[in-house]
Amino acid sequence: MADSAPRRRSRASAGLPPITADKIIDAAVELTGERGLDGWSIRQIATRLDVWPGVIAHHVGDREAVVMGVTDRVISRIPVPGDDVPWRDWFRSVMSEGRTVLREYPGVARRLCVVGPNVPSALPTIDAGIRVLMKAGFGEQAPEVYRFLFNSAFALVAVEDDRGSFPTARADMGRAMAAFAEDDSRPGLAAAGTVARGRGTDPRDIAAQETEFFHFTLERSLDGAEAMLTSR
Amino acid sequence: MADSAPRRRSRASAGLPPITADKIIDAAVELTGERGLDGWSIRQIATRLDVWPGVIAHHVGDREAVVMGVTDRVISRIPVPGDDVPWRDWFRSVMSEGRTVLREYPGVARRLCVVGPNVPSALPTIDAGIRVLMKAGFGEQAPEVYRFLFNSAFALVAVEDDRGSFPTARADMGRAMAAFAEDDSRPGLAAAGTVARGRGTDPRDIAAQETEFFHFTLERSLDGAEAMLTSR
DNA sequence: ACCTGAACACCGTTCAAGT
DNA sequence: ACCTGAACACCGTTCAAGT
Repeated sequence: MADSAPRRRSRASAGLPPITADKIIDAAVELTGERGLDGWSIRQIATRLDVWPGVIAHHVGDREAVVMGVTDRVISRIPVPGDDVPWRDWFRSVMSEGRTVLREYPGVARRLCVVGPNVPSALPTIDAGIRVLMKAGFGEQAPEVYRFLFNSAFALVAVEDDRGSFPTARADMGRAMAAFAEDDSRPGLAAAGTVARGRGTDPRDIAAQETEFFHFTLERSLDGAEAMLTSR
Repeated sequence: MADSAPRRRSRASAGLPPITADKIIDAAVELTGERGLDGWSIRQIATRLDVWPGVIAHHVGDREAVVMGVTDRVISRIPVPGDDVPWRDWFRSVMSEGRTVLREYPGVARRLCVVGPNVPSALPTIDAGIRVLMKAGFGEQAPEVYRFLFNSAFALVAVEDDRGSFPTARADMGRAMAAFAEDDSRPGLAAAGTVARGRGTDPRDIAAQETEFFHFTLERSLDGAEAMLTSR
């Protein structure tokens, strides 16, 4: 098995460089890209680095610490737009690009939503986003509005990630809804069924539908925030 | 240990009634209320029912099947408002009451967001919600708007649940933000810090802040949907 | 049909002992 | 300081054997 224990007698005696916390996180980020944040074990990281499982605890800490290291590294890859653009464009940009990065590392979006500003690499984005909202006239509500917009977008990415780990879920949902198209006794479900029926079901179609719904969510959330400005 | 194997020789020979799928889901729902959907094991359910672990697979299926059974039961406890109320009130009601139920069973909100209409007991709510939106004038966009509102509310509950299983996360976040209140070089974080500083940090305060943010999110999402009506 | 009892292939974490 | 190697207390799932 590829996930079994290493064979070598000693790293030092074999002339190998010592393992570092950084190299452990590197391997964990790689595995997260392949299988998602819940798709690997401490033992698999150890096998990939050709060391015994206890070594990970020694250099990084428990599984939680490794996960936080991965999260911080992935978040740092999300580009922060310049703060000279209109606020709606700023959020559209950071969230679309953020989604692209996060979807490459399934499970990280969820973590980001949960721990938020506890991830050091998220701080520059939070600072810039709140500044942009203050400049747009949200005043002291800027932090709350930031959190709302941020959560709307990335909690949805977290759901998309989760759905990806139920291989059948996406297709099942579409098929289940489409079956209601002729249900006259339940007009709400019938309407949803009619919409579902008109849509493709192969993976490319589903990916396009997900992207479209993400942007729909984004625009509705921005509209919801904007209503705070116009109703003053 | 309370989670160890049963001792009795045979249920039948001891005059005990046979285990049913329903009783297994009962026990799983109970454990979910105590520890959350990720807080119990198949073996713990077996111990609580005083049977061997293989019995769960025999009557219900694998862990996934048990989780879906729990999800369906919990969702069925969310009351569906009458469809004679204005659409905003309808959603306010179902989402506030839904949150109350879901927070009693941590982890179920996440499942609901992921599998959606695949949970049979969610269908009456979906039907009624889309009908309410059609009556309000959303036309063929009603299913998409329903999904948006639904996701906004319950994906946030899922994040609240997750945060609950990081005992330190909530307090850490507040403290981390408050520390930025004097950071003149980062005015965005400073603004968030000032807000955080003015807030209580004991569990009751934090729960109240979470409820407040939930309602903020709800109203902003409803505003975002309403903008589709007024801009026609 | 229902359940027992064990086996299998995994987990994360800990820690004494070696180098 | 760093790593080995093993042990511990768990998992979910499977399945032959009993009743």
